[in-house]
Formats: sequence, C-alpha cells, structure tokens
Amino acid sequence: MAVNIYDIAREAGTSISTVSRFLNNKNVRPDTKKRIEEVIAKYGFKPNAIAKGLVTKSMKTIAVMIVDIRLPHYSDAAFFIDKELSPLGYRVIVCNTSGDISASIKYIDSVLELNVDGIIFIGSIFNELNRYPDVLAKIKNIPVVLTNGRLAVNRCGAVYVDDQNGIYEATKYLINKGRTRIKYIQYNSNSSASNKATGYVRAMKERGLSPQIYFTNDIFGGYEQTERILFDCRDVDGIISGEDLISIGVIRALNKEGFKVGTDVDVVGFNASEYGELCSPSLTSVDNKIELSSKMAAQMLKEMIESNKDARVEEIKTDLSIKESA
Amino acid sequence: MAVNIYDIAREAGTSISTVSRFLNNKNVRPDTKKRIEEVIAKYGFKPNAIAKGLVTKSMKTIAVMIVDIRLPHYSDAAFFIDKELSPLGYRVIVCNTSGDISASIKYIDSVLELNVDGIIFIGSIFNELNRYPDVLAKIKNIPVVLTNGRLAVNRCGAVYVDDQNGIYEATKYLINKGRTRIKYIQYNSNSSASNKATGYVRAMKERGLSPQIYFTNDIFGGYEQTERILFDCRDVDGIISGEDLISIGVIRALNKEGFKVGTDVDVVGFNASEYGELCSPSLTSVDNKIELSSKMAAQMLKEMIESNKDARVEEIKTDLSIKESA
DNA sequence: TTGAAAGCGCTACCAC
DNA sequence: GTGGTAGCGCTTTCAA
Repeated sequence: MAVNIYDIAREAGTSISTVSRFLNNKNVRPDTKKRIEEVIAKYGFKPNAIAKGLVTKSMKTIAVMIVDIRLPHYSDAAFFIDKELSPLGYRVIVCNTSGDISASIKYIDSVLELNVDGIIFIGSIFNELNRYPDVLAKIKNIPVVLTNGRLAVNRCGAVYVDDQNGIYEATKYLINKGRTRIKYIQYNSNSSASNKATGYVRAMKERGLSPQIYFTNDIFGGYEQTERILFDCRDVDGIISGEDLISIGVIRALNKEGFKVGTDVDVVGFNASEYGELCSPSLTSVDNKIELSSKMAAQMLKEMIESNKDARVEEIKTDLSIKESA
Repeated sequence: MAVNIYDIAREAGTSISTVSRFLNNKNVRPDTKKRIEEVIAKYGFKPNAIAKGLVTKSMKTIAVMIVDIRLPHYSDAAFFIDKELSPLGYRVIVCNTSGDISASIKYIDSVLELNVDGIIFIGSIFNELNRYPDVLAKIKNIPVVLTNGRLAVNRCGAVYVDDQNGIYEATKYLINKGRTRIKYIQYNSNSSASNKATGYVRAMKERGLSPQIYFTNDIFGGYEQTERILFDCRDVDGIISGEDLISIGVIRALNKEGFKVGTDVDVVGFNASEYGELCSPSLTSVDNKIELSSKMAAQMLKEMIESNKDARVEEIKTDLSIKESA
C-alpha cells in the first residue's frame, strides 16, 4: 500500500542501496540524487522507522517517567523535555507512573520492548528502583538520566537540584526578616519531601528556633485541611511548604481568616510555578529551575545516546523568587 | 546480546514458530508450553516489539496531539488517555504542537514514520488541518479521533463537548439570579474560543441584554491585564470567561479591589479544574467533562484500531459546577 | 500441534 | 559511487 524503498529505487532507476544512502546523507552522485529526490517527492515517501529501527536498534524514541502529568511540576518537565528533543527527531513517550513502583516497572517493560533510546526519570521517587535488581538488569544497557536520583546501572546521568538547600535558604530568609514562629507543611512523605523538610529543620535549629512540621497528602488543600493547619497556626508568623499549590491554599485560607499575608504572616512555596501569580498576594517561592533541569536532563540523555558520552552528574542551585507573600 | 526468539526455541527444544505461537496465545501443547515458559522466565525474555511491528504493522503505540501539556485542560486529557490505554498495552506519545499548525504537521510526520496505530487530536484547533489536503492524505489510512473537531478522512471519530451551550447555560444562570450587566472574557481567538463566546452572546440577546466581550491572550492574567479589565468593569455584576485560570485571576483582582465576589459580582469559569479550589471564594465553573471526553476519545480510538469499528460521533453535555463565586 | 521458510522494509558490508 | 545481498527478530502461510 504505502510505497517503500524498493518502489523508489525502481522508479528512480537505481538500487535500494543508493536510495538508502541518499536517505542517510551519504555520498550519492548529484544526478542520481536528483532523480531519487523527485521520485520521493512525487510519492511523499517517508522511510519506515520500524524497519530502520530493526536494523539500527534505535527508534529515535525516548521515554519520560513521571508520577502524574497533571501536576504542574511534572507537566513542565514533560513540556521542556519534548521541546528539547523533538526538534532533534526524537519522539517522547510519557508514562504516568502514579508513584507506584510496580506500575513504573510495567511502563519500563513496555518501553523497553520498543527499544527506546533512553529513559528520563523525573523525581527522587525513582531511587526506589535501586531495590529491584531485576529491573536494573533490564535497563543496564541503555542510557538513563534521573533528576534528583541515581540508579546503580552503567550509564546513568543525573541532574540534582538542591531542594534541601532551597528550603534552607527560604527559611533563613524569613528568619532574617525577623520571623521566628515559622512552620513547615510537608506534602507526602517520600524522600524528596522529607529532604526538603530537613532544610527547614536545619535552618531553624541553627538559629535556636524550634521547628514544627505539619503533614498533608492533599495537594489542592481542601478547606478542612488548611483550616486545621490554621487552627494550629494562630501563633505563627511564617509558613513554608514544599509545593506551590499548598502554599496557595494556605494563602487563600489566611485571607479568609483576615490575616494579612506578607505582613502579619509570610508564606513561601516551592516550584515558582506560574500558579503563584493566581493568588493574592502573589507567592514568594523557591525556584527549583524546572525548565533548566529538564533541559539539562534532555541534553544529557541526548549526548549519552548520540556520542556515547560518559554519564555526568550536574548540580543546580535554587533561587528564591521573591514576590508579595514574603 | 539480548536473547531472542531463536535462543528461546533452541533451549526449549522447539522451533521459533512454536515459541511465536506461545507468545501470541495460540494452540501449543501443554508440555511444550511449559518448557517454553520456563526458558522465557529464566532469561526474562521480552519479544522485540520492533520486529513484531515490522510484520504486523502495529507498534501498539498511539499519539496524542495537544497544544501545550502545561495547561491543566490538556494535561488532564493526556493523563486520562494514558490511564485508559496503557493498561491495554498501548504506548502514548505526547506531542506539544504549540498551536502552530506547521509544528503539528512535523509531529504528524514523525509519528507516522513510527506507524502509530492511531492519533488523538485534542481541541478544535486541529480542524485547521482540513485546509491541508496533503496532510489529510497522509493520515487517511489510520484511525484518528478528535475532540471538538472532525477531519475529512476515512476513519475519523469525534467527541464533541457542547462548549457553546455550557457558556450559554452559565450565562442564563447568572441572568436568572438577577444579574444583568454580565461581561465575557475571551482567551485567544481560535474557533473554540469564539464558539464559547457565542453561547454568551446568545443568552444575553435572548433576554434583551447587551453582550460585551473582552479579549486576552495571557492565561495567567498578569495584573495589568486583569486590572485593565476591572477598570472597565466597575459597572459589572457578572464576569464569565472561557478558562478557569483567567477567572481565578479575575477573582484575585476583584478581591484586591474590595469587591465581594459571589455577592457584589459573580464570576464563572470554564473547565471545572481543581484550581478552582485554590481561590477564595471557590470558583463556579462550566464542567466540560474532560475526564469523560478523554476516556471516550481513547475508547473510541481503541475500538477503531482493534475491531475496525466505524467512526462514531459522540456528544457530551456540560454541567455547571456551582461553588461560591456565583 | 508443529516446523520450514518466506517476507516485513530497511541498513551495512562487500565487491565491483 | 554503486549494486547485490545478508541479516535485524519477529509473524504467518503451508505442509507435514
């Protein structure tokens, strides 16, 4: 049905070898080239990537493992990775692993069957894969890159964002502004979340202040949740959380209770997402450079795939993006 | 390096044909089956999907074309499509077309080379592809599904969400509450956006009220934008927009100016996204059933791929999700 | 139920 | 520079 390289060769009066060379920008005499070009244009011929992949072992396809594309942090990551790699001809397969490690493994199997050229894992949760030697064995021969993590395989690049220090600096910022009764809201209890919390605890203890952490599992912070937190927070002058959406919920609740956010009480978030502009006052937030880290991860994977470069480990420092809420 | 079907056959003392039959759940004698099973387990053998794809012409892969995965509406769509099709063994390739039709065409070419089994286009913007006969020609032989659109190709399913009626009903709701000075904020000027605006205009005119539309291109509604809108809106008692994020920005601005949203002035959004919970008062919004429509699109595509079913056209009605802002 | 062999559409090697 | 040909790892006839 669809035309193939044989059809093109026949009509151009040459061999499939020559057509193949043309397709791969190898040396072909100008006149032969011209004839091939014309026939290809005539039929709108596109070489079959599957057949090519079977020979070359590369499908020009990479997989991105993320927890949930609906969360701004992850959709940003997927977006910037796509933006970086699509122009280079790579196709991006997005896998919503839901933070469930057995689901992740299914996705890994699936993309491995497809012979993806590489995998990017977003988020420290994927460190858990180190506990599955059989999974590591499967991916030991293809390049992978993690953000905030590392896998015990041959070719594993990493982009670390110093989350802990980001929260540490944010806490110090509030303390330097004279805040002393600062609480931290921890979303989830995975390693990434507790890592951030540790930054807060460190900063508090350094100044002789006593840290206090609240836990939540609802990122959109239902009223009950934020109200409960507020109930405990009447004596608070600073609130930091590890996710912008949570801090935005806190601001909403504080507004409702009549607190002047940014004056009576400071609020700081994490991610510096655009959503921080949706609340009033706008949200001061730790900027963990999602665009930069995603691009670096993509770039790193590309280099590992194409130039067989050694795995690198890169570090990124966060900034504090100061707006109105602190 | 990796084991293949030949290795399995040899070690199981049978032929590759039989191993292939086993892999595809065809008839194999129990004892042969058992031997094959054991060898496969021993090596953790996974059949190569590329080789399989070359023969079967199916890679069990589908593509989703969306404008920008960072927008909640689209990331929801991608999430629910993945959730629906991944368990069935399909891999989902996400393409951020950026609303640029020539970028879309590049993505289409790319996934077509991969012989994807089908394509889902999210959003009416992809109706524009009808103006490119050469593009239509390329996809005329694979099943496609659009939400809020239709392509002039053989096998094109569609899931329509009646956006226009959703806004129409929302407008009538405000009018029935006694609001008369209702404005509409239109984001973008593509067919989807103007379609929604039309619903507003229809409802206003039916009641003899004069419609008034503001335009914006910034979905996160910078202050300047919302303030400008507000400047013109001092005589307003209702504001409707075609995107939740815009309405949330409006609420923030109104709060700041001292308006009592839900009392002095009603605000209605569109999408009924969870972000509507992030503002105070919480956002009343047209629920366009993104989860349902995404699942239906995925289901429809799957049926077209697997059972060669005829293309269907389905319609979904919106609801008005009433919260505090109206 | 099983095995042999052709073929899917390419790339890459070898000889010319 | 070009053409012939052997695979890549599967599925799918066709015979047995």
